[in-house]
Amino acid sequence: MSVRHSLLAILAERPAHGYGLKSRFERDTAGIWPLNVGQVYTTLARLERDGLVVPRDDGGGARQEWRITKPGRAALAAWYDAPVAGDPPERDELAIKILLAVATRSADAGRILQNQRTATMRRLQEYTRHRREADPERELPWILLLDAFTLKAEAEIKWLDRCEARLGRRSG
Amino acid sequence: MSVRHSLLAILAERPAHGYGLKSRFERDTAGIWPLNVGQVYTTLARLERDGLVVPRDDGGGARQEWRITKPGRAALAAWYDAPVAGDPPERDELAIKILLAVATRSADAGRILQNQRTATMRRLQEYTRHRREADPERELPWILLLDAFTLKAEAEIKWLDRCEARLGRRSG
DNA sequence: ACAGCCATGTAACTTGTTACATGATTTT
DNA sequence: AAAATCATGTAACAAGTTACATGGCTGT
Repeated sequence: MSVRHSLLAILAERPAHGYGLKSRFERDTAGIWPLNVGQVYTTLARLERDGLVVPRDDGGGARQEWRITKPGRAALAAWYDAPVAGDPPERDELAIKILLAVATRSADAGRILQNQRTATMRRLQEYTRHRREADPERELPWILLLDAFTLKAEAEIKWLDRCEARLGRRSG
Repeated sequence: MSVRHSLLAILAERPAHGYGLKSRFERDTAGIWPLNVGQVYTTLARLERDGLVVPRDDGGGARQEWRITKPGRAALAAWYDAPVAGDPPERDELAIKILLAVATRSADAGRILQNQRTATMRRLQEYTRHRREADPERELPWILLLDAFTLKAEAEIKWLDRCEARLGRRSG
């Protein structure tokens, strides 16, 4: 539900038209998550259906401006207030993969762990390189994202190591 | 796409019927991700449509058994082979929330960071408690999941701290 | 008898996503 | 004049999810 609420957040600052929402979202998230324009329009239609935004017809011009409504602001506030994730934690594809490989013996868990570690360490290096090249003054969003990705990747590698230890202990 | 591939993984071990797939998935993932039975049947229909599984009619009985096909095994192998995530990293709702709060000034970022930290630390304590109560011999999947959740939560808290530092430095 | 689990399936729906058609405006 | 970007929208679909209808089988 990130896209919905992201559009609301941008519209909370000031009214905008569809394409502007796309560019604004991408700018604010340092361009890391490209947002298909088509999706902006479908999402806006759904937000309008739910009464969270309204179009402002400017004499039938092609550019349609959208405003957030009171219920829209309430929905946005609720989103900001509610902590992310929790109970049950969202599905973790990597965990599912490993657990099923072990449980069903339909793949070699050790090999999956190794592949994943290689890929994740490579990503980690890229993040480090990007951070070196980033300007802390003007690219704060980008740096915050790199922080997030790096910490996640590090946690993932720790988990892969721990899996190997626990699984090895079992079979060895 | 975790559900699709999970069903394939289970069917790769031996044929099964819909309800059995549900129970098996939940058992193998320590019951943490409840799987609605209805979803198993809709997913099986889609897998059949794509030629990855075939039903085995046992003389018209109610219990329908499903087998994995050659292409099904290939799809499963491809899933196991491909490392998870990467490029671009999947959307991170927490990161989006913080970044948009900062960029659009539609919410107090400091408050969000604090809320989130409180919630995540609470979860962390629960994980620790669960791990104390878990039996390493018989509950390996559960323990691996707790490891994953714990490491993720710790990474999240580190990120929240780092955000506060970087944002504070800017405005202070 | 009846509660609870085993079992199958359909309908309706959500969010996210892409591909396509169409044209205006701006920059080179 | 051509290319790039701005701009709007529709159609179709994927994957996930829930609610509902239906019934058999098992243990108390």
